[in-house]
Amino acid sequence: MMTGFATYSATDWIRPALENAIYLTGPTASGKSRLAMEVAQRTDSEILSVDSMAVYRGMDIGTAKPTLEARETVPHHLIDLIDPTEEFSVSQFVVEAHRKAEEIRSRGKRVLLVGGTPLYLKSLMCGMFLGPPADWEFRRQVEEDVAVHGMESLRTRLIQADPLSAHKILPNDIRRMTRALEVVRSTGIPLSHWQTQFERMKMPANSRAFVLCWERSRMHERVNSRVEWMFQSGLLDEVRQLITKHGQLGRTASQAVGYKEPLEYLHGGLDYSRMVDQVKAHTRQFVRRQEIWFRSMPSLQRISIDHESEMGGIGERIAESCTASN
RNA sequence: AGGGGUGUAGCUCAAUUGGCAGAGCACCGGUUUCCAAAACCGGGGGUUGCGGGUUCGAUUCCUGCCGCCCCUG
Repeated sequence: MMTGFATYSATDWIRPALENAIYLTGPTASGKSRLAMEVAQRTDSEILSVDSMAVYRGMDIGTAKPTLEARETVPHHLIDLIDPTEEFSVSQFVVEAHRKAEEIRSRGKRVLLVGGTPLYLKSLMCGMFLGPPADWEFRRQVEEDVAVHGMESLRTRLIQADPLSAHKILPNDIRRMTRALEVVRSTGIPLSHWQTQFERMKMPANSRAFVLCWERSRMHERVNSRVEWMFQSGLLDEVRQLITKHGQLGRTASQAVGYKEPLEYLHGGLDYSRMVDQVKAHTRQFVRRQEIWFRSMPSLQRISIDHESEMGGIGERIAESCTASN
């Protein structure tokens, strides 16, 4: 058949779980970053950021990046990797994370993963199928095709190419259907054949994983006041500067909460208070989805918090349980 | 104080000549393996301001009270 496919192998595409690490996650505004500083210092670790938006340079306030001071005290990695005009993806992240983890270990330090992008986190904890890179031209064609012939034709196409994926993916989920087609098309092997990592969720070897849990209503309060704070700290100016410097932001960066709304406001599509409300609502919704992910990941050890004042004790406990286990 | 208007889901508002009270947003649950802060799927919500009256039946009509808005003094 098509011999070109032989050049691809599972080892190129499948990344195993990232082992020998401390994972610390929690929803947006749960206090991860601050806690991470303490844990890092107590465990002699360097921090690997697990954040899909902190990779963009110049997007500082809206992503609540760690302060320069914090970054001088403890090395942080996978922050400010690229310009907001560039594309980024899970697979790039996973590849980079493994590389950085090696570097950190070669310095005799431990790896502390900190961040709230659940897909990235899970991809590290479970390992993932990278597969062939995005083919944007192909995706555009599929989109056009759907606009003309409708979702049904896409679905029919997928049922023929990869019936298992067609069964698994929800009928209107054009993105995943497109991706599934993209993979069979360029590899000759259905995506459903490759993707097996997420099913056997277990703790990576020699690792600990923690998730910060607040009551939902407290999270809403924390989010609302964080968003207020971001605008007071000059978020709008930051967005203006990004526009001045880059013109238009890239596909991924421009959809970040705290950026897409100000962009719309600056283009005159929203009034100010409505924009602020939307940033708050979108952040709250993100928090909800993060928590849904965390619930589905049983290897995360839940740490319930009721008051900010408990943070110190929690950092100490996490650090202790990490040094004890090694 | 007098005149007019208004009160329905957390919010903004619908509801035919009186006939099972809806929509958007918010909120909640879920899916998630190269856009993931994205995308997709699903869900629950109401003593219709309060009390009386008419009616088989009242968010709708009548009436008293309360709250808010506008106008006039």
